[in-house]
Amino acid sequence: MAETGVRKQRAAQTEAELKAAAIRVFARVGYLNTKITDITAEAGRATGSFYQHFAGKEQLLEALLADLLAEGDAGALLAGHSDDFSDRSAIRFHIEQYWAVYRRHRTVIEALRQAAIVDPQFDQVQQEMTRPDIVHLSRHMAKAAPSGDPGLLASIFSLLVSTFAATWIDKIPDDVAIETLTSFVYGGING
Amino acid sequence: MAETGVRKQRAAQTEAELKAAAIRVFARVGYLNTKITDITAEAGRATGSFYQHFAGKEQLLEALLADLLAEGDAGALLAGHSDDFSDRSAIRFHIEQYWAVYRRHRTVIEALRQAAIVDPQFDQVQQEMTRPDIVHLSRHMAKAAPSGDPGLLASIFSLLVSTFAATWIDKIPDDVAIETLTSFVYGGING
DNA sequence: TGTACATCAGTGAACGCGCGTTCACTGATGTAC
DNA sequence: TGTACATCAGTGAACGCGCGTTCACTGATGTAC
Repeated sequence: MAETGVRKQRAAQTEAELKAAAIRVFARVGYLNTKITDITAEAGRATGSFYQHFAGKEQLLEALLADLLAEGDAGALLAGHSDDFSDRSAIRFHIEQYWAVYRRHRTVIEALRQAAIVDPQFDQVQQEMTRPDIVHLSRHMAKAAPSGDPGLLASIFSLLVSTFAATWIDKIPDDVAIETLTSFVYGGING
Repeated sequence: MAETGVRKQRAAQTEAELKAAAIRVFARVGYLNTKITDITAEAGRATGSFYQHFAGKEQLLEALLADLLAEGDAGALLAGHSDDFSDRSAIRFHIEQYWAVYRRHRTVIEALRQAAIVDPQFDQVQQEMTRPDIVHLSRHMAKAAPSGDPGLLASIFSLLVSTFAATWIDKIPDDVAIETLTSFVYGGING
């Protein structure tokens, strides 16, 4: 056994570089328009190198999603906070959290969204990643607005915040976005 | 010159059949996953027949969009109605209108959405088709909620209604969807 | 009205491009003794 | 510690599949006279 493990290190290094390059290419042309050779070229590697690390573009995306989940801030959404959506600050808190996650991971989130359009498997993955959030939100809704269907209200919240983020991030200041969303959602829930 | 114009008639017929077949295939597998041969097979025509009518899948989609606009009910969105969004029924009216248009044309609308992801030209088209609506909505917003940015509020309205329709149509009754959306948006605007 | 030729919609096999994937090779690292 | 062999990460040209697009051909419709 090697003292240094130079080989594994080098492999891990290029794998990381391929991932980073992929994210840059995704951001530039979108997941669906990205070719394997775009990624290897961006990373300054040979074409064949890619397949030493990933079986294909799908598995690369899965690896990126695993990284995202490993960071654990998707779970942080659920961290300690007021659980009553008749409380304006509880709503704001959720929106801030989502906004931060989206800002950090938007390229991968958008890549997943694109993959889900074309590939039912990724559609499944996307839904499974969103579900806990929806469940969580539903409970808040049930408290705040017992008249409406909590599931639908949670869906509205989730759809609105994510598409608004996708549309407006980097076009308006974060605090304007968050404040606008908070006001709207607060009003929407608490007629 | 022919009395009957059988040729032109026949050509128009197969063109119409190709369009109809395309919409069915789009609905089944999505625009991006649709191959030319899927369309011709669905229409019961030879492969080469397609190119007698369309230069490619993009031009076919353009033709479908032209048909959609020709029906003119996209413009009907702007037809006579109360123009004040502090009026709940004015909001409901707009949502009903959009819902009806979406129900009628969802396959083509969704096809455009998919095309826009991959092709900047269609992204442009999509934006141009949405813009008048946004402008129109902005004016309503300015009346109802002079404090918020009307453009952002219009964007919220549009994003929310369209993604909600895409997600929930055929899963919940129309009146539940429309009522839920109306309440939420009304509350959102008139804090 | 009839005949000869031109034009056109439709056909489907063949072509060829783009791109994902493979594979024989290289040079470096690891292992055995 | 040194030498001989094995293994591995990386390389990039070559391969081959999928699919868009073409094209020579057919049979029917239109036109000319």
